[in-house]
Amino acid sequence: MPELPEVESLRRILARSAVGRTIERARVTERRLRQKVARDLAAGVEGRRILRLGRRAKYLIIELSDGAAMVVHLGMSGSLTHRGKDFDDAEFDPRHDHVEFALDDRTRLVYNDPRRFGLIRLVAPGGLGAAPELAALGPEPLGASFNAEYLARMARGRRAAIKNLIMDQRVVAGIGNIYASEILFRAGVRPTRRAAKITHKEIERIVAATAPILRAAIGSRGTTFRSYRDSDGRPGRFAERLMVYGRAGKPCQVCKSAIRSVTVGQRASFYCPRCQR
DNA sequence: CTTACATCCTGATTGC
DNA sequence: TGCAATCAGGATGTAA
Repeated sequence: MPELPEVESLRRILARSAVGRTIERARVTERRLRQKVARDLAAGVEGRRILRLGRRAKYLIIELSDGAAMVVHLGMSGSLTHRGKDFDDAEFDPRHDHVEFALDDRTRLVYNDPRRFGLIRLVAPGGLGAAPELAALGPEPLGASFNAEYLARMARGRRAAIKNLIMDQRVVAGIGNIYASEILFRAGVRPTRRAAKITHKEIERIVAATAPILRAAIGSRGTTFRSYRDSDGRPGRFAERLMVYGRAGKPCQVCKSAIRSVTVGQRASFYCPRCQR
């Protein structure tokens, strides 16, 4: 579910409410996530203050006062919600609320993940640089190093579809299934085209389309397609602005042609047959 | 190295 | 309406 814009929205919201707070108590009620939650996670974070929140690709990074950090990934269905002082214990969902951090202002951060594809890992002080989750990630799509020359180099010789290429976290980090479709629509490139056959002009358009879409989505606090909620429990508003994703059969907002859906690399993909070549 | 595919898991939606 | 099949915003390991 959550791609870069959703995680960045989460980071910004929590930066206002959770940074500076001390984790008084933590509890893990379900350790079986994609990667098993360490037994000593709770003990390792209790008493530490949340110093800073960072993001790399789709990972939220919670830096703690002793130099350690938590690396959090929401998988497909995860969420990290900040629950207020008035939060009632009865609202705790024992099925999917897996990890809870009680903060010193009597609020709590709760990690909920029905499908359990996410992960939370405590990284020892100074260990972020060597974190395996982050090691192979490509450049941030909002950064200067994600440019046409770079993407052209990555596309060279690749038989994979261009959509798969831009969803490959080693190529560019943070783009998932929704935004890949949206970026390619804006760039006028069909998702099924082989990466190596994309012209340089088209590569330039793909790169140029990326930041505006991601920034707009962040501005809307992300996309709620089915179930995503931000840390305040509110749906993201970008769903209203999707041009192709999830709109199979509906008219293109630019040319009125019916949006098509195809499977590319086992993922649903959407495009306009007229606007995208 | 690249690509194709199954797999982890539960819930919502679709189709009969 | 009920129930089973299908699909879901992600990432990884394995095999070819």
